[in-house]
Amino acid sequence: MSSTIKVLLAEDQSMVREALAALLGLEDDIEVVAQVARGDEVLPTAQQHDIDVALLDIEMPGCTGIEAAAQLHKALPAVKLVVLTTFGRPGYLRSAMEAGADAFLVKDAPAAQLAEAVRKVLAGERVIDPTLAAAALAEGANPLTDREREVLRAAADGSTNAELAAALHLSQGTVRNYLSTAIQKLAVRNRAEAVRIAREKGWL
Amino acid sequence: MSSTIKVLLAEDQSMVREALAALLGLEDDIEVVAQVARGDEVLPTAQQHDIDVALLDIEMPGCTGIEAAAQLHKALPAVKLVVLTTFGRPGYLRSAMEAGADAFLVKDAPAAQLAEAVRKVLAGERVIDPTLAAAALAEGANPLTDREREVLRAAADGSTNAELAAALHLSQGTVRNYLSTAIQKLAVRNRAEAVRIAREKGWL
DNA sequence: AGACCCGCATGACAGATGTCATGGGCAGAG
DNA sequence: CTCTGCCCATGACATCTGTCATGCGGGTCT
Repeated sequence: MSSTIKVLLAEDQSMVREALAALLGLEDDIEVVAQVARGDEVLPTAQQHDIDVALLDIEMPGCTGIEAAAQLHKALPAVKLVVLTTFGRPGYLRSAMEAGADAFLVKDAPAAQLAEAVRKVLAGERVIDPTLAAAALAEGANPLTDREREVLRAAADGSTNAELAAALHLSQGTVRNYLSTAIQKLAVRNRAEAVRIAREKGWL
Repeated sequence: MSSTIKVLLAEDQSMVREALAALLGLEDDIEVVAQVARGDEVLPTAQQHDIDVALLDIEMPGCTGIEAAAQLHKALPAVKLVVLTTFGRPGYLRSAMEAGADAFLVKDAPAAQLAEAVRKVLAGERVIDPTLAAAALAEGANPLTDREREVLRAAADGSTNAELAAALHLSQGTVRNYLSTAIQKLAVRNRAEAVRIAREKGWL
């Protein structure tokens, strides 16, 4: 708490990452002491930098920002976690909170909220968009089982049942059964819609 | 060329937009004189600001940065156009060039290239990632006809043939024929894959 | 132990989807 | 003017997909 707040910034797109660093650099009390472009570099980098706050994008190669948040929360519980994302998907918010995040920001919020969120989490506050929180609560938890999610995720690229069966070591009939139950749970008509809806909700 | 380069910045996500503005603000010779969050605000805003360069994100509500580029190119041909995008899709590059863009940057390029590109286009140079340019040339032009693209785009959300036929005022058989030819042109097995491939190439 | 949910499977059926042959109308290129 | 390509349509066919009934084994909760 002495002089400046030390921040680790994780975001895969260099231009965005460095731009966010420039933005935070304008604040006198905040200093970006490390930057990474991959989810799986977050924990190792955090361990050798003595940081106060980690700013994590969700969509990253290696592992997602949410998984990185969970790792940090376990290994370095003192570090505050701010999750940043392009998509305001309620399921993401829920997962982020379960992973121990202290703040959840969407990238189309005003830039001023970023520095503000960093200061607030360090003061022990939680920062969550109330509209998104309401949406997350309203739609309930992910209704899909692990297998259903797995099959749906594999089906997302347009694979045929036979390919899915081979890839997942299941019978074709089983693949169709899982997809069928997923389709019913999501109240849609076919796998393509199921994929779309599951994505929108952050359940995929 | 006098004192500073005047830039219009178009990008829908506030946080990213303001961060990019902060980044450009660090350069002594560049000044962001206007910011917009929608494609259809680009031209009107540009007309009342006397700008040198427009920095356009592709994915925006209202209209795409490529459409905005085409409008600017026609109405204010002196303004240099830098197109910025998350996705390095060859088809995007091709469309951007056809719309009169002077530079094409992907967001995972180093941040330093942004200011550099702004200066270069003003000096009359073109800035294009050579790898991407090669890819764009290698894969040729979009093989899909207008109708095929239209049907494929409409099918992307998981709509059924009947819904597509109704929405596009076509018969179901015609919808299936278009999808079938699109599927063959893209050398894939079903509409879902066709959608994915067309998206990846920037042909959708 | 019994009830219950999940994972996995099969078989049968209806409906959706992809392919193919075919043909008419219309525009632009040679 | 003919040729070609695109747009639109139909009908028939094979295959893929989604639904449903049913069953088995394993785990968990009471």
